[in-house]
Amino acid sequence: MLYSEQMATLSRKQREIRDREKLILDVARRLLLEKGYLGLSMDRIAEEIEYSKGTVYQHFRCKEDLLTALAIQTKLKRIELFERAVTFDGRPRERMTAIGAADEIFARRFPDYIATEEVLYVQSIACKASESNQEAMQEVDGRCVAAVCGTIRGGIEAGDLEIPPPREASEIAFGIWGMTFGSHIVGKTPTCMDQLGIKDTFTSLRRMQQAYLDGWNWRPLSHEWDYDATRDRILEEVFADERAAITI
Amino acid sequence: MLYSEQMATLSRKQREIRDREKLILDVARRLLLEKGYLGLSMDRIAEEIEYSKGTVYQHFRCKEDLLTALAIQTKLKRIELFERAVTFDGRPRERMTAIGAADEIFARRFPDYIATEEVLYVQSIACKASESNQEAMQEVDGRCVAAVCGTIRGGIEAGDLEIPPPREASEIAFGIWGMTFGSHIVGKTPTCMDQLGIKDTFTSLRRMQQAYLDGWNWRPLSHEWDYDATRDRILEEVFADERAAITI
DNA sequence: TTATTTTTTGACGGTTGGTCAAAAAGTAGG
DNA sequence: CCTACTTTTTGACCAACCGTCAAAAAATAA
Repeated sequence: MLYSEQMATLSRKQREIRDREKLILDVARRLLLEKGYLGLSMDRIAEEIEYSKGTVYQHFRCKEDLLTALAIQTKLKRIELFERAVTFDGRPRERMTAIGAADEIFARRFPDYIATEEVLYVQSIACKASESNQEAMQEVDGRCVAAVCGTIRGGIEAGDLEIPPPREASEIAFGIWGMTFGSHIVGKTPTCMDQLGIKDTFTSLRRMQQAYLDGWNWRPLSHEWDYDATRDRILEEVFADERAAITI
Repeated sequence: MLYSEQMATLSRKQREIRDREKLILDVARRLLLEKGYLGLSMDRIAEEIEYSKGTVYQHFRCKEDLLTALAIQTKLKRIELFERAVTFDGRPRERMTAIGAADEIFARRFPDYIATEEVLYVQSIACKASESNQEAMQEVDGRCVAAVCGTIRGGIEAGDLEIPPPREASEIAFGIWGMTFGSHIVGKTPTCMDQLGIKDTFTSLRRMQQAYLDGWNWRPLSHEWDYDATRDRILEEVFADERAAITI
């Protein structure tokens, strides 16, 4: 047998394995979205992909590892949108608005994000994952943070924003991040929303993000600039293909 | 047997049951904090309280019901602090700061709050609880929201804050709530904090809350007023007994 | 002491996550 | 085509879990 043929055989097998891994993740994501964390079982996954349980465990060392892989997969989508957002041609605070739009598109397009991501935040699940997945998780988190912090530093360098020490760019990022993350969770809780009487979570979130940046005196302030128009431009220039996801 | 004696007997029994319920909740809370959601099992609770599992199930119809009861118990503590906070004698925004201080005391004194509360937010757990517990949950949530919204409306009435329609007081509350809740969760995730380089979550949260309220132009703005001094006064006048919890 | 009601029990059924010896499939050489 | 070897796949198996419920134990009443 020729070397090239051997390679072809090997890579076909590898391709099979890779395809199966994707299949497992797809099925797992669907089950997680449909039946929640408790409804997601390794047995059911095995059944649905028509392989035995042992084979599933050859791909992921435990359930938490699988969930982490799921979260990484999703987060890569988020990063893709974020990194597109920061290419927007405009003032730093407009780019910040673009990141906000990216997050909104992301949250609307991938409602399962909440399901995968929040489980990972909440319980000590991530720490059970394989080392490689833990590192991958850290890496994608880092790229996310970098996009946000980079934009904030851009604002400082442009002279649009001052942060008196000991405050730092990361502190503003922490605020935006917590606020956004928290809103997505609280916004999915009917009890709270009933109590508050909020109808459109996303619109509220957008306003509170602007208020927050105004609070840090990041210019131009929201009353000095038409950020709704900026948003339209963002959707047109950067996220034209995703526009359908965001308009209700 | 006299009626009064019968009553005494009944009430002793009832007292026993009530005490046992408290014992179950105490053990459950400890287990949840020590071993996480996955480490909390009904068998282990039964073992620790030295009753059989059936008896535990006589108090709580299922695990989720128990978790909900736990969350309610904790939330009552939160409300107690919140309702004390709003008695602070000062301007509305100072009272808002008092609520922030109450939340900080709460988060520091009851780290298990995150464990109980977040599990309830995340999964569809609350809906499995008994009707009475669901109602109780709604009620305590309502009181929490009322304290915050009431203070915001106080600010509006005092002329310190304007909210142009269609914005409402509840929208500001949603922001503060999401921001605070999100920060507590993200702040407990080492990965994120490493990436961001935040050391003191609580201090950062305090600053971001002030920035947020500044963003809504709630007067006096943080640069017009010494809210650190206000905080000292709050800790002295309202939370003297809890002061130890908040000073590191 | 006996009859009746209430409370407590733990064995049991069904379902998880995870393991591992054995079976099946694939590969190589003659 | 057959045989020896390697890799992959399998599903019976284990321990742990939630929740049930007939039967045992305790409390109460007569």
